[in-house]
Amino acid sequence: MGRKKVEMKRIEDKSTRQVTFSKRRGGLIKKARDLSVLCDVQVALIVFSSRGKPYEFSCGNRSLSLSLPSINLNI
Amino acid sequence: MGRKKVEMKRIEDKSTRQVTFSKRRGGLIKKARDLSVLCDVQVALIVFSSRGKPYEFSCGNRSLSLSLPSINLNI
DNA sequence: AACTATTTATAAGA
DNA sequence: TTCTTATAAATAGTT
Repeated sequence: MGRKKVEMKRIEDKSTRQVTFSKRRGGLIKKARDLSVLCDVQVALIVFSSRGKPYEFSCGNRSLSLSLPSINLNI
Repeated sequence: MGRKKVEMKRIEDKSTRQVTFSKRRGGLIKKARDLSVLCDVQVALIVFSSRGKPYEFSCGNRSLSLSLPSINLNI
């Protein structure tokens, strides 16, 4: 969805990749929340940056715990 | 995105909610994969059905483990 | 960070 | 329930 159709492969240009990461990460989180609200279901989403750190998180309304090598989340 | 703008609240009609759940779940998973591929990052996504069962899962390309009350995934 | 031309997702309908 | 289509929403490239 944009000026051009984008090929589904790694974006090589670092700057472009960073901008796209930021835009799409936000869009993905919004959609996860929308699904959770509209359909009354629980959604867990974690996006890691290229350095492997947990970057974002989103969920629904039930209790859930996630364990990862470097983090531990209780929501 | 559709014939009408949708309000961001629980869809009360069960049938409509089920159809929306199915459509949006697929769309969300596609977008998670797109983000993972385009930006070369890891994404973990779990959608639970209204009965609390883990319904879908998607990830990137690094090792990750998720522990939940009823399931244990290693990818 | 904002804009806007386009692509993509999807709400209704068939 | 699977396919179609009008329209809302996301976003790629631009400013």
